[in-house]
Amino acid sequence: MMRINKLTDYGIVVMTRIADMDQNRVRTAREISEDTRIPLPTVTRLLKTLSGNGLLDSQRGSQGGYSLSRSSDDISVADIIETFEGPIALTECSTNACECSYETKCSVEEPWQKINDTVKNALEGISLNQMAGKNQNEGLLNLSMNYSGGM
Amino acid sequence: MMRINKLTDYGIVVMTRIADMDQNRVRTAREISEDTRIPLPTVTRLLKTLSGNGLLDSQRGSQGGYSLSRSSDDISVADIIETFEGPIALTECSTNACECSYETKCSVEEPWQKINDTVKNALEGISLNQMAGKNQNEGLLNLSMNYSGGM
DNA sequence: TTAAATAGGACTAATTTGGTCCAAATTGCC
DNA sequence: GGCAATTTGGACCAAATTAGTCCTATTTAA
Repeated sequence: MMRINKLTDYGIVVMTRIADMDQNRVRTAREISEDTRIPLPTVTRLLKTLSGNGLLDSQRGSQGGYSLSRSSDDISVADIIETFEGPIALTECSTNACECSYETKCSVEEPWQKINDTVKNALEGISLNQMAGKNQNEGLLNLSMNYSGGM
Repeated sequence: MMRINKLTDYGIVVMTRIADMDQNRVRTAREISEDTRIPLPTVTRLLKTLSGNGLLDSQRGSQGGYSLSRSSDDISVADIIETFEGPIALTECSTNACECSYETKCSVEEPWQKINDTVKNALEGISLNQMAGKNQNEGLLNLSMNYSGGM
């Protein structure tokens, strides 16, 4: 149903969770697993991917953990999706590597690129901060959540 | 990679092809298969789905075939996608049937619905006619998708 | 030195998707 | 009436993708 992958969805949940937490300490995979109820092995994999792609900073060893690599204002939903799924491309035609074999398919290539840009812009326009529900600024996403900051 | 399904992609190709053809006669699955080079069994399945969902009219029997059920101006890319993939919903949270099991997941539910609406609007704003390349050019896909609340 | 973390990658199970095929129903035409 | 050309509906299997788990190595603080 034109869904993003489940792991991507989890990834957004995890990032949102980290953004909501106290920024002055790192968080371990275990903590995040317990918070989100996502199984630990899965969470560790998510975190590895996120840090490998530069969205999270990691610190190894005892007292180590993960933290946002930059402000939650500067991380978009598109950033997270692309971390898990690669460049946003609804069809192969949307990518540079389009190898249309059907004449008629090629005729729809340009519209697809426009469509794709539109979707991409939409996703780039939403920051992690907005997802997390802090600073519900500029009436962008009017979240009526009873989120008590630290939890 | 957040792709629409291949069959959906084909479906758009097929619809585009039908829109491009002479509207005064119906087209058989065989013709469309030959035009698009998509294998006949697959094309028949696509056409069945499209007519079953009301995007194509069908006529059985000898001299039968398929034709657009309404003007190509009145058929959107979203219509076609939804025919194959159901309601546009990037995550389960975007649907009514959201059964979030994770507390934190629920916190991102509303943003997701906004995101989803944005994507949906983008796809609804593009008609089959535009895809088909008739009346091409001129501000064709001029979607200003500044996601800034309201909607 | 040890315990607590992340890093990297291999592996399997589960699910979804793509593609094909068959039998039935409908329709036009001779 | 019978035949040929179509769509209709559904079942089926193979292929591809995704989800989830596990093992081992590396790093680091105390």
